Amino acid sequence: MGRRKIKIEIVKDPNTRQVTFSKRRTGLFKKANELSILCGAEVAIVVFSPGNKPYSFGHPGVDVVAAKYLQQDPEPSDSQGELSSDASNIDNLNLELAEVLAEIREGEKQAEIYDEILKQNDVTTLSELEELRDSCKRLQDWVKLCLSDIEISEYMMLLAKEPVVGVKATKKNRRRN
Amino acid sequence: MGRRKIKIEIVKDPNTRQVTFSKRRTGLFKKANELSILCGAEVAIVVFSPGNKPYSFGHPGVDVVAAKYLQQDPEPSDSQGELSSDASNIDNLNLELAEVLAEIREGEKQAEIYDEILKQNDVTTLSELEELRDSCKRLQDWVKLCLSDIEISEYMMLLAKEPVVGVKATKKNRRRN
DNA sequence: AACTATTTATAAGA
DNA sequence: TTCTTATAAATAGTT
Repeated sequence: MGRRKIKIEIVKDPNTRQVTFSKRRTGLFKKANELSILCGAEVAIVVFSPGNKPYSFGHPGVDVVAAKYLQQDPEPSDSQGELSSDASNIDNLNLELAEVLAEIREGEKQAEIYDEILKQNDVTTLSELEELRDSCKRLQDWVKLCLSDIEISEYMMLLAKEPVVGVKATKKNRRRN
Repeated sequence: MGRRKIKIEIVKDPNTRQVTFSKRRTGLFKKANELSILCGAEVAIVVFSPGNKPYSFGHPGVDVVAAKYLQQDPEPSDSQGELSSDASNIDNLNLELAEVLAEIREGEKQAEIYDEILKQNDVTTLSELEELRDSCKRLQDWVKLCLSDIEISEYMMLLAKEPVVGVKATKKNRRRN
């Protein structure tokens, strides 16, 4: 998809590789977002860049989907790749991971209980509220996607410090003032 | 990318939706595979179909990447958030609603900020974004209305204590006491 | 499951 | 680095 066709193999030049990674990660997340909306599917993606920086996308949330996944048959069918190298350390890691995710799943159960309680209080507004929450989430997902090339972390810090006012320090040098 | 352009919204016809899911899931995994090869990146994807079937892709493996992800700082940079889901009484109910409200306000902030940025650059998508911002505002208003009969003062106090920005603060310490 | 007409992603280039 | 553009790739509707 570009000026030339490329072979799918490691991009040798580190600089080009980084650029390729950024572009394609953005594309991947965008596709994931579309899939989740179009089909109402739950999606979670975790990526580590060449420089080993973590990026993630998830709807309704990475850990939610991950927990649900591990919750099922621990022997899923069509997983790709999976190099089984030195497993001793990895095994421990996975054990720990499973425990954490189990906890998360507990949280989900409680959420269901909570929903039950809410239902007894006010049936009318519940669905609307859920709808609203979902809409808001979608909006946020979308905005985040749009902002993905703006160094989200920096941006969040900005927000945390300055209530909306300190916007200017983003990527496009908004000259003007 | 097809005979016609489609809006990114839930595909109503279940049959079509399933077809779309299959095609796009395949595409997504293909992209993920290329990313991992081209850039030597580690990637993990988990997807649940409309029919709730799990699919996964991972290089070098879903659980390997997931474990590595969870191992890091439990506050990763650009993860798409999730709402707290820890509640069993009215107090927690109020907390949860406060968070929803806060998230909405957050989303609105982000929309405005992005709007600012967009106005200086891309006119094409501007109307789209304004549409989103408006809907977000409407959502916010609506929530306020709905909440008015549920002890608004409590929210205000809660919101006043929590600077709105630290919305997801509660997510991490769920359970475990 | 194939087939295209089109839209979308993106590799190079500026 | 950010923006543009020629081209490859994905896919929506069809058969």
